[in-house]
Amino acid sequence: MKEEKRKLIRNAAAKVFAELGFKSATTRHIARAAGISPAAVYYYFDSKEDLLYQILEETISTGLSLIQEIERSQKSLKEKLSDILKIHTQIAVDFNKMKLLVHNQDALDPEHKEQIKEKQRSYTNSLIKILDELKAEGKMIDLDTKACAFAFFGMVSWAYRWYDPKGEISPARLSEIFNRIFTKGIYRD
Amino acid sequence: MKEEKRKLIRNAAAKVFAELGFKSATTRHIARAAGISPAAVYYYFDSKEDLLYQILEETISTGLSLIQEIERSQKSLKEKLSDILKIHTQIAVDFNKMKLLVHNQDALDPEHKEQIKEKQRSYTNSLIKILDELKAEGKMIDLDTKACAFAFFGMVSWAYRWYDPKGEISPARLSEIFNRIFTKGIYRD
Amino acid sequence: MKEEKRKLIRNAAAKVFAELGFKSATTRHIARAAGISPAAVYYYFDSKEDLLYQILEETISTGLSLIQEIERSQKSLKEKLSDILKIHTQIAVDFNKMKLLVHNQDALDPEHKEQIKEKQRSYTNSLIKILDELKAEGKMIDLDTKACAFAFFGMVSWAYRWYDPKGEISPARLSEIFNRIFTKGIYRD
Amino acid sequence: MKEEKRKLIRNAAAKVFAELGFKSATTRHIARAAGISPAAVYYYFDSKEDLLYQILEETISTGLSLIQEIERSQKSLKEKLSDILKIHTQIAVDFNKMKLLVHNQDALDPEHKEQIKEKQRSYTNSLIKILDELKAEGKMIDLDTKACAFAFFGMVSWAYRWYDPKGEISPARLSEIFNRIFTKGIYRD
DNA sequence: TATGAATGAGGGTTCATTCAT
DNA sequence: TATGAATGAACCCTCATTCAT
Repeated sequence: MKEEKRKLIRNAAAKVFAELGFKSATTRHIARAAGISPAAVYYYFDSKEDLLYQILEETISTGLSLIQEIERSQKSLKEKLSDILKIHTQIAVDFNKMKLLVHNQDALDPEHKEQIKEKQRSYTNSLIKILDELKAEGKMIDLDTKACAFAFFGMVSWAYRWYDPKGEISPARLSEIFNRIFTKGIYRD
Repeated sequence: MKEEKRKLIRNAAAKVFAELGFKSATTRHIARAAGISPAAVYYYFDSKEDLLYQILEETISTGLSLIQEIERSQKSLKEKLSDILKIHTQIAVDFNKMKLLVHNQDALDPEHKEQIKEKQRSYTNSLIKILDELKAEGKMIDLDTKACAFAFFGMVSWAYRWYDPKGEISPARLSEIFNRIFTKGIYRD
Repeated sequence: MKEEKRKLIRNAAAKVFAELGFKSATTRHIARAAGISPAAVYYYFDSKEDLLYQILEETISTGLSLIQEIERSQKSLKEKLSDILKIHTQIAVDFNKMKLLVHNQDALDPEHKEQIKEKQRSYTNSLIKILDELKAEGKMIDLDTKACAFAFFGMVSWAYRWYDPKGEISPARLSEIFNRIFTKGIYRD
Repeated sequence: MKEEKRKLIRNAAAKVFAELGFKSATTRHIARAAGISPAAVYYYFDSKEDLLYQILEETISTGLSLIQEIERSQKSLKEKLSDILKIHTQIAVDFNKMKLLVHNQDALDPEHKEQIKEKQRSYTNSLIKILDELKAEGKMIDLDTKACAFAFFGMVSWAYRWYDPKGEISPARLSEIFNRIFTKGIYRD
């Protein structure tokens, strides 16, 4: 009941925040998008910031779970890498959420910001760790693994600025392209 | 005289915008950073938006000139590509400007926004064109060139989010890493 | 049943009003103090103002009864005066109620306010009348009786601002002090 | 210039606060009373609370100076007492300020509140000290001096609730009455 | 008898912008 | 060339109150 309504409002707000930016999005915008009165927003959330935090928290936590599942799997390193690249591309193609995460993190309260950043660190570290292991096994050329990981994240995270999911390139194909460039770019041979 | 002062204010504003975001940066912030009164800003600029526009316009135009110079040169394709990758990394490492361009473009008036986007299109098209030619010459594997170009731009543009110029990786080395991953990633062989 | 619950809510509200002031005390505060939901308040009372009115009305009516009982008694003038002084001090030492009466009367609707004021006038007139009679009998020095009465009320009503019932001075002693100063202050001899 | 305007606003606000109470008085009320826009209030003061603080601070500081001047004088104890009683009555007859001090102190920020209270403590201690000395010299009957002092302050501070300066009793006469009751009430003989 | 859900009205405050000087 | 003074418009948020259940 209440949680459903909360979800509805979070989704409406996510759209509005993504479109207008956290600062420019007013509680009236959000309320209208959710089909409720501005005051009602405060029945479900403590503040505009709280709303943003919950959206971001949900996004990053969901992503993190997916990544950790891969980490825990029994697959080979190369397969794990491939899975991570695929999953991250899938996640990053949810443009609203991605834009929010990229553009509006600074609007959070310090503690909330730190919490989100901490989870993001876990997330990015997962890829770095895989690369470290690949390097240790001699399967990767000699490049800084952190830089490589972020090269990949940048490549993919940037998609919200130019990629049209309804255009010539299908999401699956996009994922393949990134995967290809990156793995060919760092694997030995 | 006046133009010098304008430049001073633009620089101060660029810093403030990058740090706080366009919306959250107040004219007071800008004025204090520039050592003048808020009212004085309006002697040199029409509005806060005008200030942002001029900063963005200058940034993108400078970058565009550099890229076009490379395009016009007599070097080989592979050399041109290498130059573009190098130049773009250099530009993207000016984090303030980069952050501005990435985060605050939406705050522009529609026409201004379109102007900036047009120049950005020219900018990105330069790389796409080079890739098209490389592909035509059979030097590049069969991937969508637009996607590849943006993969590179993303890789580099993302650096402002994680890279510390004073850390272990020197800017030159960073440029090399990106260059390496990307070219190894797309070149045939 | 209903009247008991009403009383419970009135008491809870009286505490909250006294502590926070009528305007700053929210229906949430009151509801929490009474252990019910804010909406339930409206089952028992018409409005927040109605609640305040009923509290004030009860307080002043109770006080008035006590005073009128003294007036109707067969005691001597001096004894009546002494009784009134004692009773009023006793009443005024209920700080919550006193604070409410002093600070929040202006929050009442005009008619309610007038009703309360009318009863307060009756209350204060009781003392003035006694003083008039004492003066007529030549037992009091020549001072305006209204001013004297209010001098006494002020003396006592002010106690909520400084007096600590758990401190060195017992309530009985406090009453004695006020009584002493006042009677010595106005009696002839 | 600016300080004059500030004073003008303080005075307007004092009236509004006294009439409506701090909480109910809106910045729009204050602005209208001062003949400026609501936003202009914030050009001269940090907040509504700041405005209240400055008013209260000015009031109490002025009063304190007057009292301390008396304390430092070379007059006899009885004369000093008489002067203090007179001065305090004069101050307390400025009803707006008095009402503010009595009703709205709790609206202050904790630190501001403490500052005001501290000055009030100094103020009231002046009278207590005089009474202590009178008692030591055997000129006063055996009553707690603190209680006596507050009896007097109450007597006088209460005037704003009933006294009409344009009525039958002149301010000078009122001062005399209070003085008479109190001194006759506590002096030996 | 009681409340969860909802809101209209308003309140304090901020800020880009203006303008007389 | 520069600014102190001023403001209209808007924003986030609160709260007494309502009403269906």
